[in-house]
Amino acid sequence: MRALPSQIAAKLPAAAELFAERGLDATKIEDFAPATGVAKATLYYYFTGKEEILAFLLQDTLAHIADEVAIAVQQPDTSAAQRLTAVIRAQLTVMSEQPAVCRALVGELGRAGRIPEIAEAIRSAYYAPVEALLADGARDGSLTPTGDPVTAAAVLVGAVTIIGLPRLVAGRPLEPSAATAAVVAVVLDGLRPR
Amino acid sequence: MRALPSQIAAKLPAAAELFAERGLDATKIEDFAPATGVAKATLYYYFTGKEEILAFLLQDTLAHIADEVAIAVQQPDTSAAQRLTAVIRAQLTVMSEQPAVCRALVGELGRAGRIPEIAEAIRSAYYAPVEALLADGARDGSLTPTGDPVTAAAVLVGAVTIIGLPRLVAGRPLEPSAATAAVVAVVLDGLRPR
Amino acid sequence: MRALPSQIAAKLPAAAELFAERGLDATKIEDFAPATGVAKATLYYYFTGKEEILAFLLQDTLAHIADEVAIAVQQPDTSAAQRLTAVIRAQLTVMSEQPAVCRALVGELGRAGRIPEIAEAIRSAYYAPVEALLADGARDGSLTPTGDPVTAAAVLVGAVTIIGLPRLVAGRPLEPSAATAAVVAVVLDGLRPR
Amino acid sequence: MRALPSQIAAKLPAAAELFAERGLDATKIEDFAPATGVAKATLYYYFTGKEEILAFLLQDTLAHIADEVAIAVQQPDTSAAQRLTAVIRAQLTVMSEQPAVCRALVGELGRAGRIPEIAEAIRSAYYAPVEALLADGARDGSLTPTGDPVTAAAVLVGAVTIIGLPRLVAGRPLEPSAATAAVVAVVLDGLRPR
DNA sequence: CATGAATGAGCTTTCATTCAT
DNA sequence: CATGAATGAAAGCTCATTCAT
Repeated sequence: MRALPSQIAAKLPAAAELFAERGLDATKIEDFAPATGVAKATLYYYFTGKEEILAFLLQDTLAHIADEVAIAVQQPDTSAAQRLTAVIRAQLTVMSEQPAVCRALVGELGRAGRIPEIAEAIRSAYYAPVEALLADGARDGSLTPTGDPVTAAAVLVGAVTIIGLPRLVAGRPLEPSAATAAVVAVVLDGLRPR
Repeated sequence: MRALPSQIAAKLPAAAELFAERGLDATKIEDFAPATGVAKATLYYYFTGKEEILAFLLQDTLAHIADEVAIAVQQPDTSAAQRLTAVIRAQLTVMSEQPAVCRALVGELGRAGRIPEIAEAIRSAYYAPVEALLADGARDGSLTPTGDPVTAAAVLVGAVTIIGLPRLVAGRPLEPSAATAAVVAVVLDGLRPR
Repeated sequence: MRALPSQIAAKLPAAAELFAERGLDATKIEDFAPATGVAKATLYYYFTGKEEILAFLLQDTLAHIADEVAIAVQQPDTSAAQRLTAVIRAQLTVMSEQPAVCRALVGELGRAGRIPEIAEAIRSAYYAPVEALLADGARDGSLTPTGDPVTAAAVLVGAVTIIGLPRLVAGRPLEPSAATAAVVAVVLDGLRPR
Repeated sequence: MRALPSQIAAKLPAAAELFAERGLDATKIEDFAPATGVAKATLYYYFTGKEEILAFLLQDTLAHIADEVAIAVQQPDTSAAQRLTAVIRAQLTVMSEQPAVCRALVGELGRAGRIPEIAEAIRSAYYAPVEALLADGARDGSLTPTGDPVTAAAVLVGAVTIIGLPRLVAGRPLEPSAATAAVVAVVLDGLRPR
């Protein structure tokens, strides 16, 4: 993949809608030209193929999520529980800003998992920070120690990603604050009355 | 779709592995013949195309999950919280029994959502029973009332489905009891210490 | 081709409509079952394939035309010119009775010409009797001798067959008497005023 | 259909021979590549499918006929009868120059009639000018008025087209002057002695 | 650097055809 | 004799990809 001029990079997110709507394989590169205003052969000049374009879009958004999450994690003088809430909010906020890319991500989870770079980016944006916070929380007492932190992290990631999906699919805008509250209500406080 | 003779239906799950491994589009119908022992043209005699085969497999397993979940929901003399645990266990148990189909399901979530029958089957197997139980729990006091039961249900569904994924992908057998315990620990008790 | 039971033979003309409408190649043998009430495999029991069914239908109608034409030719004590008129009437009469088969015939002229039996039947029903009458007419003085009777016969055949076509296609019933009059007016009397 | 580069258009008539010999359906697009020197996929780049290629060839030749016919019709200071002869000669002349296309046209009359553009082109090249001349002739007295000019025109068209066929099929070159004389002898002077 | 034109490679799909019952 | 079920074989068509300009 060649260095991508910013004016082309800026046009690509328009293609995310196509991926999200039809899936990668049902989207012909030929459809990109009209959708993005970049000629088919030009895309081939910069990318190896369709999958690399999807990877670029996903990686872009996943990196963005990872960045926001990193900021949330670094809040000083806060409990792990508070930072976990901030992390979830950060994830849901970026997802609400990039609905098409996120629908594409969830819709192509299988393929995404088969692309090492994307799999790694998913870890960095979702699994790793949560796992780290669960450990922190156990240490500072703000979170219950879990026997299996990997699984617990997966529970949270699943909650966050799937939450995004139906709303995004429905076309209803994902409202980050409300969604964060709903997720936190379940995973932090639990459904069993205290 | 013609009525499917059982001896052919019985051979199809062998194809689930292909779907799970490579994704639907990367799986050539031509690969089905060797994998299932059913001639390519015979598959076309019974199905409209690849996607209908995937749909058949998913629907089969989703119906199975829905059945087991229905049984779990009907346990008499139990609190909604207990039944919710039973539902999660039922879901994870069937998923552990049909790993390939479930990987295919999650890997092709986008496409699955675009097939109305499958979308409906997902609702029946996952969303609907959980939503009903959340309402029951609010009534019998065994579960905290949530402002947004739809979202809360999505959190649980996400937790359950994503939990299944990495383990299944990893090839490590999903152990239903342990997984159920891990999910329940988070969603019922919450991560915040009581 | 096996001896064809009459109750099956009677059902076949229903297929002529299909051939006429779509052409032979665009007509799937599978479409015959619903259209004729004869099962696909049963057709294969009696015929070698699609083309043989078309050939059977064409030959049936062409033989019928040839028969009627033979009767017209044999009228005693009439001039060749009169018999020529009778021949044209006979051809157009049968064509008006079997519109679908005739549309199929004209529509598949290319293929029909490539099937020796049909090519021969076309000669017997159309070319041969006209050529013979032209010779007779030159002899009895009722028709102008032509330098090239083969071509003259072709002119007549073309006139008769193409006349049938647009009317049949149009769905308007071909009225044999009027059509005969129109053809005769041209080919016997000529368009140049006498 | 994309604008067709002339160097490709020039190669297509080579395919007419295939159509004429075997018929459209029996001609595999795969056979075009060797026959025309244009790659299969390139044909699909410019055409929707086989039928559109046939349509292009037919339309090309039909337009040519229509042009020549238009010239024949415009001869000043001539009777309608003379111009009718010129029209017939023009039609037969072009047919003799494009034998393969014409055999394909007659062989695929059914299909041609089902393609609106071709049906219209046939009208322009054959029916319309003849109908107009018949009316002119009735006016200037050079042709007998006919009760049904549409049918009379069909008689002429049938005569001209079918005349071309057996000779072209036979491979014997169609000699336009002789053929014109034969047709004119019948349709203008009539077979009945004057 | 950008792209319209051209094409190789291959998959889906279709159907004619067979055969066990 | 009649036929529903099953399939081999083939071809249309698509699309990702390349390259000359």
